[in-house]
Amino acid sequence: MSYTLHRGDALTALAGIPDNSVDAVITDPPYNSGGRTSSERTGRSARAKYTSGDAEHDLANFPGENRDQRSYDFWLTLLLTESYRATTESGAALVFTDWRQLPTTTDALQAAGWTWRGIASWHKPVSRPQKGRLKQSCEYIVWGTKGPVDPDRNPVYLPGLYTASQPRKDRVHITQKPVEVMQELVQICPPGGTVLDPFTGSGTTGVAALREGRKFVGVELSDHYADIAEARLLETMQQTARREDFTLAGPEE
Amino acid sequence: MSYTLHRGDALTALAGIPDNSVDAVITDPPYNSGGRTSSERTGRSARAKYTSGDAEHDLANFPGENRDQRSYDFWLTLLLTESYRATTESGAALVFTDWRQLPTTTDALQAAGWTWRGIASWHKPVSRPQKGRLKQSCEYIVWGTKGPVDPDRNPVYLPGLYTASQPRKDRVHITQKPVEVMQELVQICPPGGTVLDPFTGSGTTGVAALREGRKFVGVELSDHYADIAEARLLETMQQTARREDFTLAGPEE
DNA sequence: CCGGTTGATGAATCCCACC
DNA sequence: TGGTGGGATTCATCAACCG
Repeated sequence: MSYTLHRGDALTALAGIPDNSVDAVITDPPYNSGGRTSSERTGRSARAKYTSGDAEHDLANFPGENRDQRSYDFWLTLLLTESYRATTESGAALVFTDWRQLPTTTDALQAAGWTWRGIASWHKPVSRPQKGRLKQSCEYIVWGTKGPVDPDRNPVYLPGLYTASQPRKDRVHITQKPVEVMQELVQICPPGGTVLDPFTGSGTTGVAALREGRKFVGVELSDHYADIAEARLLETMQQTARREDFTLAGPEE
Repeated sequence: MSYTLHRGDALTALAGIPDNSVDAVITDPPYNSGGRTSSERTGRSARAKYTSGDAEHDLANFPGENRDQRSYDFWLTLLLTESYRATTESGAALVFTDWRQLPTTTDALQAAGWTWRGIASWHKPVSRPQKGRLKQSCEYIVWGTKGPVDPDRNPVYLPGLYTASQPRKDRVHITQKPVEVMQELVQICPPGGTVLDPFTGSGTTGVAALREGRKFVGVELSDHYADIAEARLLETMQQTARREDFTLAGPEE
């Protein structure tokens, strides 16, 4: 399997991706959430918004968290429109979101032309309890398809709830997803097909895609994270290549 | 603990409920979902939509599923506005919804004046897998408060994910919720407070409220279900009364 | 290798002091 | 007055550490 990693802005890079060239878009855009006032949301850095006061880890900040609500809607719609163009018929889009942006995300997905098919949940067992409230222990995966679902193209049965903790050690991104969850989600792409992630971050989607025998196309704006993603993708490709050689040659007995 | 059950239309009955007289609104409105076209939604009965073709059970149909989308938005907003009026400061609203109506429900909740606080998930482990798709195994609970949360009024820590199967035997309503889930959710109402459910159905919310030491006010349009709810509520009240007597008197030794 | 203990943490949230 | 930043709060979960 192979990967391509574009460095730069997601919209710009997407424009260069040919029509009907990917089979699934699986991505985790900046949520642009957190903070009650507009200035709190747009002025503070992602790290300031999302890491608790006593956290000792020193993960880098990430860009793209400074839009106001209207502009976020518009931008996400543009992004999903470009992704739609790049996707094959019956291809799927899986977009992570938190509770605040869930309605915006379903709007943007549909405005971009996708047929909204449902919501899956990622349940995080380690989340902060709050007095007098319901805990906010899930993030959500809004998903849709380009046109009809073709059940025979990719006859998989995927769960609607994924339970997994955020990686703790070896974590390199504030909002890093567990690779085991992503390995399940990439199954929505047919084997040998191509997965696109316009917000690659530390590259977990790509690692999962390569491990599961899918090709990967990513885009990352931040040089810091693009370097990390590149290293993780390269390592995964070498590992899977070794495993394939081993399988083809068979173990020595 | 005590209950009141109004028979009739939810909006009409709500108008008769005094201002600031309930501490939490917990309800499961008709989702008006299922069916891709307006005619599919409005033409078929709830029973045809929500039960599989070969289901043997004979659950009665329920009304309130024949609105188009705009009218559903408007109606749900009216309903939540009346509920808001009836609720005390810092009181909470918990509204069940499926994925299709989730954005509508968050819109209506906020339009009615509530402060949207989050989404909790009810996970149904037994749900139908579908080829080429992510399983739709959750329903959602959109929740908010009237004004600020007062953590000291009701110092509970509630989970954000509830896992339970729909009742199978003893099921009397098509969309009946598991009573153990409802018993957790009614904790959002302070002990001794009043829970309002404008769509009582078979009365599960009320049963849970009484069991957990909260008073209950319900509304149900269908006579068939109002009878069932009345019977279940009465039985629960007698059970809890016996338990209280027993506790007060102490067991004979 | 197993079992019990310790300690850190969370795409939070809110209040309050300060500018 | 309005925006900004700092800090207190909270506990189920899980990695790390021991014995």
